[in-house]
Amino acid sequence: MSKQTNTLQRFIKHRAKYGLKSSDKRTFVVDFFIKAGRHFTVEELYNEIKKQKSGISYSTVYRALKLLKQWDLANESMFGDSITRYEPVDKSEHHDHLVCQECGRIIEFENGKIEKLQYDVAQQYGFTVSAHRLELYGLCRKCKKKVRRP
Amino acid sequence: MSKQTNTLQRFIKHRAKYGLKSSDKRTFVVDFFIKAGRHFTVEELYNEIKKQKSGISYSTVYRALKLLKQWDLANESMFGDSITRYEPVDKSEHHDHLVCQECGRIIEFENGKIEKLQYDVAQQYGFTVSAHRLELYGLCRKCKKKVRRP
DNA sequence: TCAATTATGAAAATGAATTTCAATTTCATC
DNA sequence: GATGAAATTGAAATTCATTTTCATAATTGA
Repeated sequence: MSKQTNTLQRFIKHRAKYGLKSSDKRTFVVDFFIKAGRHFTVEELYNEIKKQKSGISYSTVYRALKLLKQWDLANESMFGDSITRYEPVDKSEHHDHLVCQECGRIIEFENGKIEKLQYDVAQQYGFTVSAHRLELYGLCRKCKKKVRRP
Repeated sequence: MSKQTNTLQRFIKHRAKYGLKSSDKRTFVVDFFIKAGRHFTVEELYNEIKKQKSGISYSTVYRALKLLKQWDLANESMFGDSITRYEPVDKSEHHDHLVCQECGRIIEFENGKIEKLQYDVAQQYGFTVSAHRLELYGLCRKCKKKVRRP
């Protein structure tokens, strides 16, 4: 079973648990988001979906993401532009981000050594870490080339 | 010369360079902020200042911070609650944050090993890093105790 | 089918950040 | 010290993303 399928099934389980109903529209949004498996702002997701299916409102997209977030099936992140981005959890079990300040591309990575050091630092300060955020901002390979030869 | 004094003098230099005028109110805000040497939201700074001096509006505080930011004399950060916080740069030449999710306390740290690893990761992806953000969220020592014995 | 409850869309409300604008203050020049 | 151009200020208005409201539609269990 793919991670996507698993996430989708967890969504369905949660929906049942809380006595929510199944609607075509919400199902489409959740499905699309999970299958896309990448970052979206609410607006981006809304626009992408609009291309494929008409009659789904911003509210519906917004509320679907909110549910996903509530149920830990989507993660929220903000990359300094005060717009919230969401990504399905199956894609984000643990990773940090490289953010290109030129084209907006987001690359995900994870690094065990960094994590270990983070844990060590927290301990030094008597801190118990339950989450972290690491983002590296700069230029991706492509944009670096562009900037060099304008 | 203390770091604070240096920052203040740089503010005055910038102010002259751009032909801005010196006002008691803005001076008070900038002075207070730099001397405090810690994180503030605009509202927090506004409230703190109100205690010491009346007749300074939110706008004035906001605009003072904006200038400081423009001139790289203050850094902006957002710790996941979608409220922007500012800190004087002299306090932030390079550090990351431990954020207590219980009491909101913010502890600063820096760790050269983590930085080096960040640089390595970026290189792997052909990325040139110009800035980064690392935040560890969790419970500080005090709050951990409280949570244990409620 | 009926009744109860959730889902939906459009519009309104919210909240932080930012801008507007008339009134005030600063400061270089007279 | 007076003048005037330019910056500063405060209060209110605006912006923009996010969130809620409410009337209507769709879903589901009995």
